[in-house]
Amino acid sequence: MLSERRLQVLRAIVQDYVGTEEPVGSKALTERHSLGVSPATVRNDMAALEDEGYIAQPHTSAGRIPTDKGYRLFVDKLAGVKPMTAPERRAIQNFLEGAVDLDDVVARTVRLLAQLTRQVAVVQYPSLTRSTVRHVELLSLAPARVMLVLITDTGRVEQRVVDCPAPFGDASLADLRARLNSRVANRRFADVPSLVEDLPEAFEHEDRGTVSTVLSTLLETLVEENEERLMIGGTANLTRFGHDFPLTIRPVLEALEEQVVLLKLLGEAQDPGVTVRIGHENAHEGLNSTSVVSVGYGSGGEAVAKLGVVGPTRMDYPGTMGAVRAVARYVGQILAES
Amino acid sequence: MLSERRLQVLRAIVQDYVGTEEPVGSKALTERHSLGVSPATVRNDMAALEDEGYIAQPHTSAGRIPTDKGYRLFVDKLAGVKPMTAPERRAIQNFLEGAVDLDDVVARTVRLLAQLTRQVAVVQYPSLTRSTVRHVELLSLAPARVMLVLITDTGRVEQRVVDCPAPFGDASLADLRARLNSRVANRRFADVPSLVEDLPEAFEHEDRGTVSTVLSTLLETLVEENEERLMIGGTANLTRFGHDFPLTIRPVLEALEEQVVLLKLLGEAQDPGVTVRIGHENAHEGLNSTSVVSVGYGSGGEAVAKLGVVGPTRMDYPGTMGAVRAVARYVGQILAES
DNA sequence: TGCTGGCACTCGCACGCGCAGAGTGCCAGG
DNA sequence: CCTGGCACTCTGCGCGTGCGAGTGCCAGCA
Repeated sequence: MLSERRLQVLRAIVQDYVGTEEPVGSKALTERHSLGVSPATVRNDMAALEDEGYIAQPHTSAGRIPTDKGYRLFVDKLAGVKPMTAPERRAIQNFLEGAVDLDDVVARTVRLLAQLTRQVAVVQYPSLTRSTVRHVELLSLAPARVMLVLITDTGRVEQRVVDCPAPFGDASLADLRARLNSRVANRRFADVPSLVEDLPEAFEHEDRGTVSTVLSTLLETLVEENEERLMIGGTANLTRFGHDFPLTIRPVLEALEEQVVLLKLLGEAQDPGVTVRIGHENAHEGLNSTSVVSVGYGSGGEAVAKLGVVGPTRMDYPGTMGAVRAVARYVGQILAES
Repeated sequence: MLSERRLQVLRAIVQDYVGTEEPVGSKALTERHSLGVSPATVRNDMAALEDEGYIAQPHTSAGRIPTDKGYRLFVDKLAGVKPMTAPERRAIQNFLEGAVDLDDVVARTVRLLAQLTRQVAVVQYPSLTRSTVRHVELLSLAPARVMLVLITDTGRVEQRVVDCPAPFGDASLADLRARLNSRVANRRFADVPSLVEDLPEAFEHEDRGTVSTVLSTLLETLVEENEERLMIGGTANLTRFGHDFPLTIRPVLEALEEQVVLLKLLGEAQDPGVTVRIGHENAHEGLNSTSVVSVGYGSGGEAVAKLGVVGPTRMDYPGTMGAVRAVARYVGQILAES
């Protein structure tokens, strides 16, 4: 177990390194933080911290920088979440309230997060999984071609074209539309399959094939679209990394293009609060020198999607966590209102 | 006017510089291209080309590199468009055919373009302007709340919630839906306003306000959504630039985040064929050291949107133009089929 | 036992130097 | 109008040096 002072030293190292981007030495530490002890003592503490793996030196006889493990301890024990100031909160709210539709909400959220944190922002579209169906619409495009439109309570719209095995009359279509909606409107996605199971039986024999086809397309849409979409922004902030970074930025950009990777990244965070994954804690190799700060957000009490930022492990964790948390909260409010 | 040989020299310089990324000297030129003259002669030609502003030297006594003006001449007069090979064409077609909906088509197109050209790809969603209406759907969400869903022939779906001035019965709604569709289905957007102008008159007095509101929302949607959306990808390819480029990549990433800038960029290209904007020809300052290769694509004979790539001025123009043209062609086909 | 000051040591980094190589411009001759 | 030759000009690179920041260790002190 580390003594109280050593934890203080670690905290000071993290703070200074985040501020200056340079390895921090014992002398500079005692000057900038009133630890009440001499550099020599700090050196001993540093040696101990290094033995434990919390800090490391890039080269012999250079200052120390925190390791992933050091940041982890810092985040878990030494730092809180820095709340947004009142003006910041107001600005967030104002900016988000201007949104006209779901796409716009997500787009604005991304820009906001990127600006607040000066890092790369990632926002997942509200998931269908926990949503409810607001309405299902069926349109006849051709005698044997139907368009299925699904509208969710989060304002998302999905459409699919269905090729029917047999021509399908307008009357049957209206009938199906009515029956379908009376059963699934305001129901959760998860409940839909069992609710429509016996629907084909209500129809004439010749229409049953089509009804089944439409239904299975609907179910597919419900499931398939859990391949969530997401939006990213603020990639220009990557250039604020060190100057070393053509090597660093490359794999990050590549990772950001892989939606699957990002979704997994966000998905891993299961905590109710803000989750932080530091450096090598990220499974994806290209993100080994970045940290991901993410949190769930939702229109009601429940989280329906995640959002977060990706930045260098050397980031302002308290500030970033505060910004992420605040944005998530207000996005949730906006979604609930609409 | 430049002699034939001087044009050859310019072409050789562009080709070599694109290949090696290094300033090219007179000796290397004569070795790699059989121009049939000595280095000394080439030097004279180079001096002339430099006087005319087609090439420049980064420092005294270094090789020459093409200027924007040089690339312009190269693109206009010296190089054709390199067609894709048959296997490449097949690969493009196969890859695009897997798409399930419009979003997917656009997403795949972006990835394809980025991979083929190894540059940043930008694809505009099919525009509403030149599209036709496939169907307008009206859904009653509440007595005085209607959802308007617009489906276009390019597969795009837009929805808006309309707050009505007065409650609106289901019968009236069905009536409006039927009348609306019989008038505007398969009509071009531009024609819609005049086609629905007198529609309120067909309704009872108490419903006219609502009908007008719905109609004006519809017209708004048609216009508003000309703020096109677009998708970009392949930003990781930016790291293939020189090593100099933390300075270069930054403004480019910033520009790419500004959808407005990109839309203007694509919009400027009016030619029926492939358009190339080189370096300073781009109005946006951050893109002064990049070239944009773009082309229109469409589901029918007409272009409904643009796509293109953004890369360093030092790019393989013939190859890039070929890839862009081919992709546009096949995307058009896919859109026409669906 | 733990803190402190002192001291020798280790590196990384910036600087200055010189050299080689590539490329140029110019000139005189074919 | 082309060619070979020649003197000149840069850039980039490798090398040695000195400086400074920072460390580890040790002996002394509370």
